[in-house]
Amino acid sequence: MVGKLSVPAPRQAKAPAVIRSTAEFARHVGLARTTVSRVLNGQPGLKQKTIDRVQRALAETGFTPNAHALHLKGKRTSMIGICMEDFATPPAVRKLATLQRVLRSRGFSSLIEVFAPGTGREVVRHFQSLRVEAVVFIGHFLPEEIEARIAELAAHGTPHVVIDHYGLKGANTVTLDRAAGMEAVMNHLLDLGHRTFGSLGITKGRPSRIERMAGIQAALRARGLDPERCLLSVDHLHERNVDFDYGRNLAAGFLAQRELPTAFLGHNDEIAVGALHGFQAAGLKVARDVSLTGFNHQDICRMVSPTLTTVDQNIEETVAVAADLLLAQLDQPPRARPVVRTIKPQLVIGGTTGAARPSSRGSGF
Amino acid sequence: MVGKLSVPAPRQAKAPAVIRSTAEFARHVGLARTTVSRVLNGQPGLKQKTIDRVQRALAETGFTPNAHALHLKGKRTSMIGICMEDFATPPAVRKLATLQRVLRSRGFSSLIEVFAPGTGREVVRHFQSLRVEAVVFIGHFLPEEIEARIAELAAHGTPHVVIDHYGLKGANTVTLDRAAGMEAVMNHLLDLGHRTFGSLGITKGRPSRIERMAGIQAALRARGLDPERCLLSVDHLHERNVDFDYGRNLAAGFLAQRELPTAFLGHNDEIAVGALHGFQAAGLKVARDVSLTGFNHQDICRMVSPTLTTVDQNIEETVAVAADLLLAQLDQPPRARPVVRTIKPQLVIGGTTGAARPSSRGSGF
DNA sequence: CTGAAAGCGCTTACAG
DNA sequence: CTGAAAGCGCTTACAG
Repeated sequence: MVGKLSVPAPRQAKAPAVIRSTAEFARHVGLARTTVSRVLNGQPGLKQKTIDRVQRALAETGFTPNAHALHLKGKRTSMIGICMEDFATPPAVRKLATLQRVLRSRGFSSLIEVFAPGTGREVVRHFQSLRVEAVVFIGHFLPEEIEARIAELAAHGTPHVVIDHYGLKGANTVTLDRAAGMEAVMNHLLDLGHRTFGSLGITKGRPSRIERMAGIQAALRARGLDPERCLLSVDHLHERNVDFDYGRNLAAGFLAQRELPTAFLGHNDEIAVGALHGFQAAGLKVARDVSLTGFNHQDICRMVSPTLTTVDQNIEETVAVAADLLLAQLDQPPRARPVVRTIKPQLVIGGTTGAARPSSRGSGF
Repeated sequence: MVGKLSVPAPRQAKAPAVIRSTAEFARHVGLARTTVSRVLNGQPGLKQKTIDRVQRALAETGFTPNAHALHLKGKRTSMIGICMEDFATPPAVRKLATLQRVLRSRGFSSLIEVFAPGTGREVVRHFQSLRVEAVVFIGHFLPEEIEARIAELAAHGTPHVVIDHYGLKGANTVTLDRAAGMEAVMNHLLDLGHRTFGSLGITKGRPSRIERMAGIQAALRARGLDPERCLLSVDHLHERNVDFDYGRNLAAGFLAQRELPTAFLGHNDEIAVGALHGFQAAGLKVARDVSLTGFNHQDICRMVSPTLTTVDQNIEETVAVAADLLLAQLDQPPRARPVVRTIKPQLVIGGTTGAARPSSRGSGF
């Protein structure tokens, strides 16, 4: 599968010996190490001519002072460790991208590792050995494992913030108010006349299930409806493999039931899109026959037809708040108790939600 | 948009003073710095009892030797700098994820920066100051800028590899053979009887346009067909904003023309999916009325219906080859001329390609 | 096993 | 402006 091509060689501009230390560099410019150091650090009391001479040599040689030596001398490392649950979840990647950009703009560089079950200890120790200034966790993790790591970080005075995973003991957290998100979805559907709802994967083992259910139930109860009767699920009947396939299977599972809800709540956009295909393949027209919602507002939402009604995470704000929370800790004494901030999501109405009409199969409600 | 919640405080296990150096740690264990160092580095000639004592204290205190001091003493940094074109392109993110995993498995950590136009110099100098062992570039860049950076890296003896961007002077490159990819697409369509093709965004300013066109033309010529007559384009008529919208606009643009090709070649999956919607919105049935192909084999390809015929990048192999190429340079003298390796893509046939039938609008060919 | 010493690359007083 | 020195945290001979 691998071939070789030939490409013109680079111009070999008789490279001078590589300069690796201020000592060598000072010798190269013909100045004292001390003088060079003063120029490098912008200290006063130097002749402009000397400064220019050093700057020119700096540009010519491309010499960069060894950051590790600088850190040993007490300069901050300006490195932030970032622990990702994975790179496969588009919203997580968007958070990473945004965070990296924000950190860079404030002069920090990003060390990125995947915090997989069982590897957490190693990852965090590695960050500690590099004396990162803080650690960010993005995603959902094994609670015991991440809590242990956060305790270790705290013991060393290393600030942290967790993005997404809500409810961790001792963790500074920035999290989306998913209950509010589901409540907004439910109110939208209830306003459209829907009274029976199908869960698409909002089930045990899924992250943030509890918050989501709380939002769903709150919306129902506010209208005097009984969650037990209004919310149906066939989640247990299907294998939870690839989200898209899972969603399609869930749709098929509901269609095989006696009673079909008029609205369906996807745990995320992929599952909802899978269900959309499942319903459409069975000849149903969304939103005429059934309504359907996703969660996360990913790009795919507008790439399907009709476009998917979903919930936007406000990622920019989430990351901005997380970065502020993190950087505020840097020069502060450690806080007594963790800070938890919640971000309000935003309902994005697409074409998959419409007025409820009595199910053709007779929902019985 | 931001609220505060209260969360139980962490157990404050009367933390001992944080240990930050082997000196402090040695004092804490009651051994000599030298002895501790020997245990840390697994040197022989120590009593098991002493080793155990140190290990236990290590676990208890969570002390990690300062990596920067180790590097100063000559230990390799085991850091690799990764320059991303962006985080918005799913295939690029998959490459990053795969690369990070491969590097980690070989003991390297990943420093990630976005290599945006104008910032390249700063990014690479930052990597140099951290004495990264190598630099990887993922994506397409301004040729002059990246070539200048690669020259700087070479001058310092820092290995590099570029993933994707083909044709850079002096660059070690791993690139997908996009010509072969387009040739495979074309042969598939030609076998189905198609003779007129519409370009969906394979146009000036798009990366790898030349390679793609070479593959398209080679396939046509091999069948005695004239690329000038067979390949149509309305790319210039539409604004190239969001790929999905661009694709939909291109479809509309073709539908407004007198002659409609029977097959359409998307520059990437997003554009193809946009065109799919454009055609479907106009009442055409894909692949009965027109055939359509994408490029990259992203997740969306199976989330549309019919599923999209596309080209898989073989990302696992791409990254494996790139990592091998990179790490092979680490302990070697610098190569005289750059290495270029090409990866063969793979056609993935979906439901958007089918037998050609004479266009209902009369293609005239 | 201990202790004193040198040195990695840097900065920062300090005395010339 | 120069030069010698101390010290950041570590490892590695070297002599006890």
